[in-house]
Amino acid sequence: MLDAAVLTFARRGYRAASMDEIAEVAGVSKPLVYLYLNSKEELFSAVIRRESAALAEAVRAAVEPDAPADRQLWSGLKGFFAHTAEHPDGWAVLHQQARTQGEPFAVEVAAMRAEIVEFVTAMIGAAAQEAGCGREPAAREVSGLAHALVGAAESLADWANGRGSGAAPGERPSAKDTAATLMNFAWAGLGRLMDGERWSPGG
Amino acid sequence: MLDAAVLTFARRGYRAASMDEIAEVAGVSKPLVYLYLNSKEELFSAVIRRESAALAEAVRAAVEPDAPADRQLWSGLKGFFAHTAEHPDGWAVLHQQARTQGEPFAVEVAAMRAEIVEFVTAMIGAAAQEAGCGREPAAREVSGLAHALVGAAESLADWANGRGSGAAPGERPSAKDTAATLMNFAWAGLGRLMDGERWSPGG
Amino acid sequence: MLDAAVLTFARRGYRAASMDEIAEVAGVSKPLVYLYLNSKEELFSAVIRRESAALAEAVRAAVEPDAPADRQLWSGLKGFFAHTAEHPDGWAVLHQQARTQGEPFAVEVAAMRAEIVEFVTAMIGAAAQEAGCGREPAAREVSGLAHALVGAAESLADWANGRGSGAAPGERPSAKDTAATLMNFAWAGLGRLMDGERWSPGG
Amino acid sequence: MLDAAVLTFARRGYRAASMDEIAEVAGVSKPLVYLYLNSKEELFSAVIRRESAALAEAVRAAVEPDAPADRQLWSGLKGFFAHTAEHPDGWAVLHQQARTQGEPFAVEVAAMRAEIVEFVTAMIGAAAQEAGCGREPAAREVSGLAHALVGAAESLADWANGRGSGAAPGERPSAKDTAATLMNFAWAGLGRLMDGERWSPGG
DNA sequence: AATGAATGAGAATTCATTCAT
DNA sequence: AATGAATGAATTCTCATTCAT
Repeated sequence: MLDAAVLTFARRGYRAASMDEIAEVAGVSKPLVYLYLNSKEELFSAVIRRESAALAEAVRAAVEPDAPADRQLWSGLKGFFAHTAEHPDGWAVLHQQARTQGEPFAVEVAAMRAEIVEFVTAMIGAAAQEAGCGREPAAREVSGLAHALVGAAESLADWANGRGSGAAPGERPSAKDTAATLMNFAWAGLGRLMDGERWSPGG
Repeated sequence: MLDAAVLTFARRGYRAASMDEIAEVAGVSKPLVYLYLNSKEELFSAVIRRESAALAEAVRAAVEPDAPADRQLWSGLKGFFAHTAEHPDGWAVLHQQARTQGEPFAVEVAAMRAEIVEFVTAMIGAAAQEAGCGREPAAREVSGLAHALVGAAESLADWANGRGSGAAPGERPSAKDTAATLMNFAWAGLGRLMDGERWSPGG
Repeated sequence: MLDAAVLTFARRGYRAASMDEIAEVAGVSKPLVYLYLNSKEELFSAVIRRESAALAEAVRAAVEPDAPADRQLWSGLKGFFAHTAEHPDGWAVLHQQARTQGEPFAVEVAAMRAEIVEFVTAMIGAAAQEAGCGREPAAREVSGLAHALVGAAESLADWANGRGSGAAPGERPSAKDTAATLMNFAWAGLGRLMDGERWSPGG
Repeated sequence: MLDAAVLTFARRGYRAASMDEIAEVAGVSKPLVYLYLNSKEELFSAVIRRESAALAEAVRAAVEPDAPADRQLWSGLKGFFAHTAEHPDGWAVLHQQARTQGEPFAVEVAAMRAEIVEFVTAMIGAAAQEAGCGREPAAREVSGLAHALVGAAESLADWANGRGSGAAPGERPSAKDTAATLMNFAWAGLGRLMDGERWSPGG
């Protein structure tokens, strides 16, 4: 029943999805949906919580806990892209619907996102220590980088799912490739930043 | 009249925005809205087109055409962040509403996004040449990088507008700072990539 | 089970009372309610019949059969007010719900009411004879008086139950006081009528 | 449109009356009903206010202001019975529906009823003075009598409208007759009460 | 004798959209 | 050029009622 809701919310959007359609897709009657999940709002919340938890769990399970920081980040990203590729509707609901439907829902995704950002922040921090980099990077700077990295990952997840490119499922990059692209993009740059190199307008 | 629509769509979302409210905000009668823009769908399309064009134009105008690639990218990003910060409602409509309301609209934003991605792709390509880098990078790889960069930019635009951080307008980073953050994050890494350095799982 | 129904109908009204709530209050499952009483309509009917019968019986039992007419009326009224005060929910269902829910139910209460009106009519008639009053009062007139008296009694029953005055249970008049008020109001007037005195517009 | 609502509420009851039916009876579309009266609750309130005001006004207009108390009461009652007979649906809504649908509505009718009770109380008080009766009657006692009289009048109004008797319209007593019945019932008794006579159980 | 699970039919309410003027 | 007045078509949600067990 939640599956039907995920599918429908992903396809139509929160507002445009009607309880009628959700019930029909689920193959049950509308009152039954209301019996188990008491309102559209609660149904959406339940969907968000389930998908959030599933995504967070997938990432957590993918991470190799005792590996060096870069390796941990890499495995986490692989898990992330694998999960979003396997559950495109769930990802669409989280990333495109929940975030844009105002307070009650946005907050719920934000919590999971914060968890992931924190993990990434920790990885970057750990990497800085491992690298014994020249100076301790400012917390605020690390946080900004983590946000940029997570944003890039979210965008690539959409991209890898064919959003925007319209690529047929067969032609889409694997989770591994997508993760590699992002690691290459981000890690090397982070390394340089750690070394104290900065880009400046002057060229 | 389009201004009123932008405001309302941004505040309420496409579905929740009623033609009544749009007309009221515009200070005209509802039939007048229908006279000029024939339906809610067309009105939304018109809004998307206008905001898309404005954003694309802002970026185009900001780019210093004859500068080196990094400088061009930097100026483009500054333009992008400046525009999204100055027109948060327009940006919200493009990034949060249009993309999430299904086929007809998503396609329209995708076009503008493609234009920007193409520009970024060109910049990366040009940088590769300028740097006289070891080997010509694969088109597919460059495209992936461009997408990651654009995704990071979009995410940072929301971030800089207070989305998710809830920062008061006064405390938000300037367009310049945001662009610098992203350039630092991205450019250094790109540079390394150009030099043929790759991150690989082995560590 | 009927008790639960009485309670719920009194609290919520016929339409607003749900079979769910009735079953819950009764502490049984909904299908069981349907097993014994086949529909909401029949359940309500059963409630009306039971409460009607109880009220009629209470009045009947209270009347002192061989006393003079005024004494019989007085004892009947005491019984009436005592019963309505002791069973406010039953009275509310009869007087406020059943009468206002259209044909099938209104008829059922009307039957019991008719019985009471008839008793009152008989009392007035008997009183006329006892008093050996000047002229035999017209049946129609007596009937009108009986209706007025019963109407006043009903109104006072609500009043004595706190309806309209909002008086706390402790401060409410006893059945005896209420009956006395009504007897004083009515009997004296009836007496005069018996004596052939009439009020006339002329003054 | 309010007329249609009065008709439908009287026929079906507040809960059972559907906005669909009201709109159909009114010969307009449902949204139009919502345009003018924003919800079922407000519609019902509007109906109650209109009917309350009409009834109160009818009574007020009928009273002969400078006549002696009994005559004022008599003319008021005639006005009351005439109005309830001419507007049986309005009366049904006030007396049977509004009073039984809980707080928001019951309060609105109660206000009008209080106004009438006050008028009656004043008349009884005035009559007591005019009659120069032995002792000043207690305010509380007068109030009780007024309530009984108003209750009787309400009951007779239903009765005269065929409620309970099922009398065909042609056979129903005129407003004048009904008022006379009540005056005879009440006034004579009041007179005796004023004279200090009391009924007592002893006989 | 009793119920957990399920639904058909309708309820109030809203909204994009159109005339007649 | 502009609008007040009106509506068809949904949408969310509830409830009396029934099976299968």
